[in-house]
Amino acid sequence: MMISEVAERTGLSISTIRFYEKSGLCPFVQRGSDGKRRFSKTDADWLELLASLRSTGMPLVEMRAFAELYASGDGKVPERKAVLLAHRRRLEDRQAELDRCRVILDRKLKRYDEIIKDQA
Amino acid sequence: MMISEVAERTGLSISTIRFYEKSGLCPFVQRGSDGKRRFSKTDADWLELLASLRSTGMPLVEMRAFAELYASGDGKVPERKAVLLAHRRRLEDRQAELDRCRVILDRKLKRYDEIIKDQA
DNA sequence: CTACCTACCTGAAGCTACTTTAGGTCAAGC
DNA sequence: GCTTGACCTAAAGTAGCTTCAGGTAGGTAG
Repeated sequence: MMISEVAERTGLSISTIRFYEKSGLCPFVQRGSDGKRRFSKTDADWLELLASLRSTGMPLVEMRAFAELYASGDGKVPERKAVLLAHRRRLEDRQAELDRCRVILDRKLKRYDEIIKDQA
Repeated sequence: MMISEVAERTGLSISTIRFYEKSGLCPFVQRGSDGKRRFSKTDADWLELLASLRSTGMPLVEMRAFAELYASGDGKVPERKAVLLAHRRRLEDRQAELDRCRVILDRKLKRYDEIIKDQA
């Protein structure tokens, strides 16, 4: 699979994928004899997982630690589990923030509507 | 109100509040004769709203546009409403992303548990 | 009275996570 | 053979902060 296809499937930009490779988040991607990256299905799935973690707030440094655990195989599965559990707690926090913001927005919007009505 | 109190109430850091002022997100904050910032209740509320918008993904450039509308008074309430409505749509997107990630995490975690069980 | 502590101030440099730009390779199509 | 398009690299630029270095003003302990 070429880089543009992976970009499409993961939602990451091509530059971001290259940047991730350089940052050690997917150092295992092979190259063809033409020097271009060839992504396996597994590579693409891994990047899809990274994209999901990233877009919900995992910092790169944590993703890199996770990538290193991933690279050292199934022996590190308990550690990998811990990373994902920690991230799930982060999801809860983000969820709460979204909810709080929604309440604030709805209150504000209601007040705006009253002002608009009064102006009319 | 001094800056540290506003920081505590909004969850923004002191540096971020200063940075926001410099960026034109709250250019109306008064100074005492000692040169220090004095925040009114209104200022603090405004910053709390900004904090909420920011933490849920509104970019600074959009917040600045919103601040300018805010500064020009109730005439701009319809435009302000539009900004908040657009942001509420963004909340939906973020929500969906969180949900998607949660599904992926739970699936992964289940698989990890199986691997751990098999290893034991 | 002076020495120190704390809370504020500024401007500038540093950091994270990308994005954009400039310049280059190579195969395919006209 | 010349252009177009997809890839490549290294380097510079950007967003949104944070940290640092250096400075002022008030309060208090010796």
